[in-house]
Amino acid sequence: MSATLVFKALADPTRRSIIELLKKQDMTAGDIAEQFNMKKPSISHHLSTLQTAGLILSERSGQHIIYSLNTTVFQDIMMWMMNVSGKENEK
Amino acid sequence: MSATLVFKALADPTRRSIIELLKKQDMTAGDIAEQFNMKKPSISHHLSTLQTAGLILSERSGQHIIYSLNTTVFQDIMMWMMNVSGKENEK
DNA sequence: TAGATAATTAGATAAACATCTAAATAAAGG
DNA sequence: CCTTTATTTAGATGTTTATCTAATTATCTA
Repeated sequence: MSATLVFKALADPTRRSIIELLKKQDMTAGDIAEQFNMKKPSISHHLSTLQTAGLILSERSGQHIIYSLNTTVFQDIMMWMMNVSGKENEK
Repeated sequence: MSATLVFKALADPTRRSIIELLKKQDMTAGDIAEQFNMKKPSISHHLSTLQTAGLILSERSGQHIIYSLNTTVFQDIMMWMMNVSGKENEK
């Protein structure tokens, strides 16, 4: 898990929207692309970025590729955040 | 709070290291810069990025500027993460 | 196997980013 | 005030990123 890749992936609003869609249900690349005002190759690139960061998973089903959330990476990042935002720096 | 600005700020390893330093104690810009193999203006720019994202605060004290963590923004981001990585998408 | 559909890869371009050096601003102290 | 110290701002440069169109790959079906 690379924190840099994860945060870079989350730094784009389109990619965060994709994550929010996938929270509700698994979706094909085409169905995801339909939700955005953007060409399919751009969405494909965003999906690739999310997958490289480990935030989503893909599985081919015939002609389609179905994407789904991988929540375990979120857990890791939350750990880091809880650690740095913890209250153990009392004066 | 802009999630985009926060995630962009966290996407750089130097900036995350700065956050980890500030978790331990408040520090001046110069003291922070000393910890890195990078020129002061670059660190100053990173501090500015972190501050714009709301992740750190600064206060002048004489010639020095003292930086400190602002943990409230981390809470907000963790909320978003808990939400998208939650388990309410049962089949 | 030819045509249609789904998706990715390649290549181009403009915008954003990280870093540096040099210059500017702010405060302290003789 | 003038010099030194701390820090930021400006300007330049190379790298990465987001997006597009065009081309390619993979699969299904008639």
